[in-house]
Amino acid sequence: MAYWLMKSEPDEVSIDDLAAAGSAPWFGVRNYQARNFMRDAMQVGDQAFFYHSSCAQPGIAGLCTVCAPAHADATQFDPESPYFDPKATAEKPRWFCVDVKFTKKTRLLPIGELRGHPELAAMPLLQRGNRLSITPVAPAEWRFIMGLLK
DNA sequence: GCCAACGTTGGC
DNA sequence: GCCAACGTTGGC
Repeated sequence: MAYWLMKSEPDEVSIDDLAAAGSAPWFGVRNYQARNFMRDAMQVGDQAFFYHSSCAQPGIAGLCTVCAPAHADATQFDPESPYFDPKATAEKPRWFCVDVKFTKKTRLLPIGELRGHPELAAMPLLQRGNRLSITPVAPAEWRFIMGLLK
């Protein structure tokens, strides 16, 4: 069982949207490193922080759980989608996503507060210039953040 | 809206 | 396969 942090723009999919849907594919990832995490490393039962990015209050907004292993991201085949990829085919999909299910909503834990704790200084999220939308979370970091959310 | 940082593209 | 140019991310 592993831990992750997954970024979503709440204008597109917020923690409330996931709560309403129950579960959803993590579509739209178009970065190879993040794709590889989903395709090669994430397993059903893994837990993740649901992070709101590119918004007024960036931070951890809730928890979710991986509920389906990686499969082809349907949006890559849809010419109407902003995530359409003309180089992807059904035989050779380029982009994959897991499904996640809603676990719980938490208080909004702002990135600024995360930065204030030396225990979390190694998190990829907090590194300068970080842009990866899916990153692993060390068990000790997970426990520490869960403590902050109590 | 700014801008630093980074990934991708494409000419050579 | 190098690398400059370009596009995107994302906090501020």
